[in-house]
Amino acid sequence: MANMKKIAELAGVSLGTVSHVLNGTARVREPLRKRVMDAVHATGYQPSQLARGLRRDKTNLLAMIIPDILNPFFPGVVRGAEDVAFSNGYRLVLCNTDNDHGKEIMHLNALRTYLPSGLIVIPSDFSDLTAQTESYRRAGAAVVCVDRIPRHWTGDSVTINNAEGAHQATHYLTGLGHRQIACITGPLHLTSSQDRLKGFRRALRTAKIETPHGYEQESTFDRAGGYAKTKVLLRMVPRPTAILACNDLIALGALLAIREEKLHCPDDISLIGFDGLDLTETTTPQLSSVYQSGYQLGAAAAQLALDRVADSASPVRQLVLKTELRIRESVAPPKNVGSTVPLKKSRVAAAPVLTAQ
Amino acid sequence: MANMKKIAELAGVSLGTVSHVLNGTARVREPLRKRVMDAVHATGYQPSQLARGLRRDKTNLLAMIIPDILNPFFPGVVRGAEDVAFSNGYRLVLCNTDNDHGKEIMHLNALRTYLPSGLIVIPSDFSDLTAQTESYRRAGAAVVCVDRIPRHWTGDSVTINNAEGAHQATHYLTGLGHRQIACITGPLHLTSSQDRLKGFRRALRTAKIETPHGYEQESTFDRAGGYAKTKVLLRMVPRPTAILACNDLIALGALLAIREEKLHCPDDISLIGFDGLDLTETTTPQLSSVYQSGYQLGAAAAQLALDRVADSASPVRQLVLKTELRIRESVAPPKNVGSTVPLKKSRVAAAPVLTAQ
DNA sequence: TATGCTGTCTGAAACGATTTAAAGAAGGCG
DNA sequence: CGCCTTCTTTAAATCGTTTCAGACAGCATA
Repeated sequence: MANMKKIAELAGVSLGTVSHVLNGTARVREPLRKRVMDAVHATGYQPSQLARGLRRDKTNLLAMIIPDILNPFFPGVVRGAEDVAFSNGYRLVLCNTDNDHGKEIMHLNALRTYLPSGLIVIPSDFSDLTAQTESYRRAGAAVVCVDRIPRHWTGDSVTINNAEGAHQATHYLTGLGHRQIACITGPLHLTSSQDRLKGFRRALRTAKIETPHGYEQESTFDRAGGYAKTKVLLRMVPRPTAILACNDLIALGALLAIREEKLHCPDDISLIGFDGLDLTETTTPQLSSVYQSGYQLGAAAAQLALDRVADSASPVRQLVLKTELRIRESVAPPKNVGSTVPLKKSRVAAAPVLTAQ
Repeated sequence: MANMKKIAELAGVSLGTVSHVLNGTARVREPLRKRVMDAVHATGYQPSQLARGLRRDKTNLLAMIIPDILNPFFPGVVRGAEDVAFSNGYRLVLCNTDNDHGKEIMHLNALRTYLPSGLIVIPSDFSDLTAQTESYRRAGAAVVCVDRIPRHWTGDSVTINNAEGAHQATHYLTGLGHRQIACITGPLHLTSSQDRLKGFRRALRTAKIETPHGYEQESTFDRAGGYAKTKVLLRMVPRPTAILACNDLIALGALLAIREEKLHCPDDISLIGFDGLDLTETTTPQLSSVYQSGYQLGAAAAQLALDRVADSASPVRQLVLKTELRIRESVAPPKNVGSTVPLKKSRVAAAPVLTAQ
């Protein structure tokens, strides 16, 4: 490949001048500038990002660390980040941790040696991100935490309003007349899971509902967990008339379990998921869900990172995105309830998509 | 961060010696070696990948270019590639093209300046990969083409046996007694689409079935396309009793259209998709599909790339992975057919998962 | 005691850019 | 015309590695 030296020769100028033309770091008179640009175009020259990065102490790479791209929630996040990165001339180095803290550390260590401008992380379980990314901040790289916030994190972050989302969904269920509402949470060491649970509880408190012991089940964020915990719930007395599943995969597992127990959703039991993945539209019945935009999450994170690169002194930003309750076929008023139950009709009236304020 | 110079000072040796210890490029006597390693451990030193890459003319990065990570088939491919890359000390730079040839070229140009060791590409529509990646090969980077092969591609590649997969599925349908079988193909400028169509036709020829004009519909690889083309098919006379959808998203759209027309799958019409995505398990009815492992595709591609890095002279390898017909609820024998129809029983006997030979 | 041979280790030159200090040119003014 | 100022341009240092030619030590051989 052509290098700067060749461009300099071709244009009959010094290396420095070529650099100045390319980066606009100094005034260069038009005739010279043109000669340089001509040489650049003639050769198709592109500066080595490695050499540039080495000299500048930072590259146009953004490192992105996520749990697992196979989890259908994350592709959106990645795509959002990639789009923002790309349109600013950055590229994304993608790493999966499988929620394994050790793997996360390996990635963190290795990636730093590529001198990325920024680091976008969805922390793994038990991640001490503050300590682990210390060296990044020392090296002047922007670090943005996404989706889940580890304890004591004080840097830039983007999350969604988990508590509000869960509250909305639960409130909707109580509004339909449900009094026996169970919740299958994600792993409770994650802030996102905790917050969803908090929102759930708050909505029940408001509706003056006492939750039977065992109506809150902690699960992993996958179908298998949702399936297993739903089996448990369905055996309880009294059986819940509605379940809030803290993500869509859990809801999917719940649907399976419900079907397997020869129960019917939503007639016997209502179900609301969380995330609003595409798959919620193709199940039978279609799953209601608290929608959040993974794409927005990723895009905002990348933007925060780039902003921080541009101005390392600006105040910390902790973005909280809105959720949106999307009611589809998987919810209905409970059967066999007193006169306080909203009629089918009133439910439909109340059903339009709601947005967190 | 600590650099090699500091390590050299700490260990009381020259820069060269440190490098030799780290890379095993020359014999170093034990006491010196130990002093170097001690210094490395004491400081937590890690070599700069940028400096190393600049000097070696190649980094431990693999560039990966795919159409769109939001398409549920691709996360598997990416994850497969990342796993193989990671376990060999490489990282993945991920780029989405949206099947836009211009975007593909931009990525190709930009990525080269990071001197990746390899390039894994799922070519965009109308990609002239051979020409576009010429500079990579000149720079000694391995280029592996995945999933779709552009015309005239002669380098390493990994694909699946598309024709065989489509043939299996179609053959299965004819075996059930279907004579009116339609096919919704992907965009026919893609080799993968063409091959699937070929497999479909071959199976019909074998069964001596004449396809009515219009039974082959070209679509985009998404739900909307599948929906629209199915609407067209369902209005045809005679109406097909089975549809082979050339990917699962198309099949999903088909399912929607079938339901909307108040028809029932599989009683009125059988449906087989292609890819075997997770979502085929959660539809109602569960979708039958020609399964292919995206993960294997990606993993094999990364392995091919790394092998090629290790030995640039070895013969070209064009891997073709097997598909596997996974019959679920969306297929049944046609109604109202003569005595040649296999009984329900015999279908079950024929139903176990088949593997392409 | 030279000489040659191994086997280790070192020093310096790359790699391809950016950046800074200083040189050089151009123009203004007395 | 000479001096000063303001713009342009250049040369050289630098980033952190790898690598290659050569230095050096130790030992065996003649």
